[in-house]
Amino acid sequence: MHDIRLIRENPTGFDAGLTARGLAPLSAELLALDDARKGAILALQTAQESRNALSQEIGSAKKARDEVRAKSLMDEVARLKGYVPELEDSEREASKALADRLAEIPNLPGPDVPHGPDETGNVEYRTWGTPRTIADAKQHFELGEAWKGGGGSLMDFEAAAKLSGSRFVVLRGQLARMERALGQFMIDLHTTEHGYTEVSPPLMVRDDSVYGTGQLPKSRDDMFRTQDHWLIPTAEVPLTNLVRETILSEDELPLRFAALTPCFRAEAGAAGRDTRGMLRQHQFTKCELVSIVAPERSAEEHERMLGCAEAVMRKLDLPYRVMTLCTGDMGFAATKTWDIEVWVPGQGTYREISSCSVCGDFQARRMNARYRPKEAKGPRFVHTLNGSGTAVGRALIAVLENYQEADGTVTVPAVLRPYMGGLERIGG
RNA sequence: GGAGAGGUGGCAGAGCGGUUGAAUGCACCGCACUCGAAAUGCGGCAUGCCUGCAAGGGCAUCGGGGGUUCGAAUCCCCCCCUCUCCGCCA
Repeated sequence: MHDIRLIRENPTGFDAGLTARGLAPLSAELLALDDARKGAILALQTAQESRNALSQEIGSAKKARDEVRAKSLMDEVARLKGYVPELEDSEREASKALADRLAEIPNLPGPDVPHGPDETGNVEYRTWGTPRTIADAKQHFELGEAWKGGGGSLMDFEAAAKLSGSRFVVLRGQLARMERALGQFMIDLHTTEHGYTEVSPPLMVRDDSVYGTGQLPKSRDDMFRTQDHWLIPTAEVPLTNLVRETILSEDELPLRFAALTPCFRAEAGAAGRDTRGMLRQHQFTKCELVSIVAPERSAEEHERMLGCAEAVMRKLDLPYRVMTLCTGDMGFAATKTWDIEVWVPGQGTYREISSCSVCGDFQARRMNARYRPKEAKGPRFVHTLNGSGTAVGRALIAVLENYQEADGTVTVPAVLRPYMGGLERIGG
């Protein structure tokens, strides 16, 4: 959510930010809405002021037993009140019009974000590791579907389709275990070595929460809905909303939360994309990181968070590159985003496995999440950051494809073996 | 799901429908006393918005939303949440 006062102070800067995102300038429209709102407020408050004053006089008149005067005052107020409801309505409408419009405008890109129309404009930030040369590299589903056990393939899309339709998968046996091992490994790493507090949050949340992080109102169609809850599209939602409507003290910051949860996405706009395999699913597991920090610390926290996510890749010894997302490819709430893309030999390309974003005070405004600075007059908005550390389903893909052997088996990465009872190889 | 109790400022906790944005206590911040501290005394201390160059003025907010009334923290309705008991149940 943007601060209309900042837009008023610097409308051209605001419009420039929107343009960078590929959007039309909006400051003129927003300021007009704000003017209308202010006018409505002024009219309403003026009427309320006289109403209140008269009402008070009625009180003293009654106290003085001056019924005649009280009666005449009451008549006067009655006349005045005739048009107060209209003024209330127009104030409400004017305020809502502005708020609704603001609610669907994305965050502005930070100053150091490269400009570009879409993912082709992303800029490599750094790379790590060297992609292995694997002759006739297979894709993860070719490997997984070939392995049998427990009444079907260890990676079974047919069974999943029977149960739930497309974009679901059933994992069996060693693959199910490896998925669990990956998740355990990640959450343990972040909580024991990176200072994150493990959180087990609700997976179903209310409108307010999903509005707070910015999925509502624009991305309704990307989420699944139960009777009166949303299934979380990412644990960013519950973790970040933990501080909604709160005023933290400065020495509570930074707050760092990590959660290993399923995520649910409708993938409404992705029909036909990545339909093969388990790259893009309606349900997947992800280890999410969220930081709540003081504004002046958010840039360094962003670097730190990226490093925490990278540590997962390094310990798994998976080659990756970090991309700085350009203005046209960033998510709604982000002011700057780094994606980690892992090398996927079966496809011979890099695929996103993590996304680390700073949101500035954009989400904090929506959530009304503040802190009280030590040397301060009033509370200020916190800054929020979120990052995947990392997507477990995609990590499984990466492990399978990077660790595949010529005989169709897969070596278990050393860091996962303790989580898999010492198992060194699967699929054999 | 059923019955009951309740949601007031950072916390605790008052509040006959009339000048209550809200007593009181604690916490916090100034000042005084003190060599210093404690104790004590005095003063200050909610948020958002509108308006104004400013000083200031105004509006709203006592879980949220409606309503009654000239006037609502106080009365009525709906919703949310918490607690207790019952039922059901991992």
